[in-house]
Amino acid sequence: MLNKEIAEIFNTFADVYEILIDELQENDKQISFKIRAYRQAALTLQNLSQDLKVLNTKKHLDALPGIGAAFASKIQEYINTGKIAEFEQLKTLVPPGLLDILNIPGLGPKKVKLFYTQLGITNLEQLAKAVKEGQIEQLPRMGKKSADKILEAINRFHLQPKRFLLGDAIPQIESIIEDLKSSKLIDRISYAGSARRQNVTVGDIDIICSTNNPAQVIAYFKKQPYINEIIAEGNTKISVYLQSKLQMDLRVVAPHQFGAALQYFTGSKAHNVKLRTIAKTLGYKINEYGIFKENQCVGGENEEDIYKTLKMRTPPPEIRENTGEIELAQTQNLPHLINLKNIRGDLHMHSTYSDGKQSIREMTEAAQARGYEYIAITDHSPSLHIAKGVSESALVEKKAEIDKLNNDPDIKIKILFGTEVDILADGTLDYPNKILKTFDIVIASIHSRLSQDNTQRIISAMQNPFVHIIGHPGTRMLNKRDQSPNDWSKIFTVAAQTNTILEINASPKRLDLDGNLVKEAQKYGCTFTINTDAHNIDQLDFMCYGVGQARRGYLTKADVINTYSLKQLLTKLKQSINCKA
DNA sequence: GCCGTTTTCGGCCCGACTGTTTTCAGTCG
Ligand SMILES: Nc1nc2c(ncn2[C@H]2C[C@H](O)[C@@H](COP(=O)(O)OP(=O)(O)OP(=O)(O)O)O2)c(=O)[nH]1
Ligand SMILES: [Mg+2]
Ligand SMILES: [Mg+2]
Ligand SMILES: [Zn+2]
Repeated sequence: MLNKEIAEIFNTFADVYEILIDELQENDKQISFKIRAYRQAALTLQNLSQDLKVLNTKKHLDALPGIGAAFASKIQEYINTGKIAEFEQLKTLVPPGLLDILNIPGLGPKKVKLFYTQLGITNLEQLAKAVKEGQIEQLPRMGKKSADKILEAINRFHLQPKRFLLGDAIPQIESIIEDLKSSKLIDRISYAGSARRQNVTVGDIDIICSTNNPAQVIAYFKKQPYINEIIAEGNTKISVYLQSKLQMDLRVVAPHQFGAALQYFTGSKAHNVKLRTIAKTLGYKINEYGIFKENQCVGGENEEDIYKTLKMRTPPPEIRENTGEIELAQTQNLPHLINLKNIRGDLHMHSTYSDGKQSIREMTEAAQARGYEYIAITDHSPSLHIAKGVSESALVEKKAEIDKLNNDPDIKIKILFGTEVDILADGTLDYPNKILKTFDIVIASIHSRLSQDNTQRIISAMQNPFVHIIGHPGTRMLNKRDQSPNDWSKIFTVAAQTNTILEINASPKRLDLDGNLVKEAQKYGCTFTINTDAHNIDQLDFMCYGVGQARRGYLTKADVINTYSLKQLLTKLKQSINCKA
């Protein structure tokens, strides 16, 4: 978590500088670019999958985007001494509570500073009190409306989570898009923002549409029952809170602008800034309405227009994070990413033999209906009592049932006899090897001691001669529990050496490994499988989220074993075992 | 503070909406 700590410090540097901007010696323009540099560096560190500890040299750090000599030495100072002297100094210049106030939507550095210098307000409680007592509305450029909004924003801030799971947002996005289409006012419509990029969590829902009647579209949208409250409304966009508590932005443009608007609204912000900067050096201007040369629009109906004009290929949305994709697009070196249609089977799911809700036959028929060629039924092992792990004797019965189904003429797909065997505290497995070798496929997963460094347990499991796959390697639960502080470089090294396949667990609560770690693991030569870990038939549809993470990790279908034919898959699994024997 | 078909200083994306203003600062996308 070192990376996150330092990222947080850099963000705080930026916040404090922004509050103090008028007091500083440097001129405003210069300092505001410096602030941007701190934020950019923080973003780089946040998304970095390698631990900074292993990058603790000037050379490595300097190579990171947005990190130069000055930031590198600050990072090293923190790694080596546990703090940054300049930061300790800076922190004393503003009361820490001011930074909490900055987190309230609608309040920025200027307002925070105003409340502090005029009324001595240093934390959220004092701010709420000042609003209620009518002091805030007396301040310059403030009024009753602004003051009341602050109180509402504070209440909302305390009540709801900051980010939502992608898997909770996508179904809502799809139903809203269907509703808007049904209005017959829409030309084209798409989701955008972090959801289109398949971020594991989203801060809000972003939808873009084109129409010849923007006013009618906005009027239609705002009176729909799923809307709770309107935050802002204009001629081209409307921001609302949904009944589900999520915030949503709808952007509306003319049909010939749809592509440019989609490009803008998909982001990421860092990607947009980089792209617009490149455009500028080439004599173009990009905004959400098009790409322009000398004020003449030269494209914008389709997203590709923007990139093509700059002599680039169009990068898939999932990798638009300004982490190298623009350079690949410029040199025509974008990878051909895996997609959902490439998936031929699902290798991790549960049945009523353990904690699944449906029988093996039901799971199989559902998988067959989804067009798969094979599945693996991978129930838990005995030590996981709460998940009703399968005893050794029940395994015989389970095997017989699978054999029978595989001979059933109605079942056209191959069912693999599998297990998700628990990795115990000491790194040994919950079935003895003589049992493990009877399975067609063995996933080993950790389900205990989740907050500790589990590198050694995972490595021990990978070295077991019967383990094919490591399931949900980070064991995180999004918004609930961080992933274990593992040494990923060690894990990926051993995974590549032992031919152990790493799972991208597609459950929207996990998404583990996620795109960032996948991208890193790929550099070590690792192979992957994308599995839903379904506990009922509906959850088989989680596959799309796993594919999203694989795409964020730059994977092609060759990197993912459940894009293989059954024959290729079985060969691959055998290789994985032979390598360790 | 970072960065470079500008190799080392001078740039650093571009626009919408609100509230309070009488011309725009502040915040957010
Ligand atoms: N050019 C430009 N585009 C921006 C800027 N801020 C946001 N955007 C674009 C790119 C974003 O992906 C898109 C939607 O903005 P959001 O604030 O909703 O961000 P995003 O969806 O990426 O992440 P989120 O999960 O909502 O926090 O708008 C900006 O400062 N400049
Ligand atoms: Mg968003
Ligand atoms: Mg948004
Ligand atoms: Zn499972």
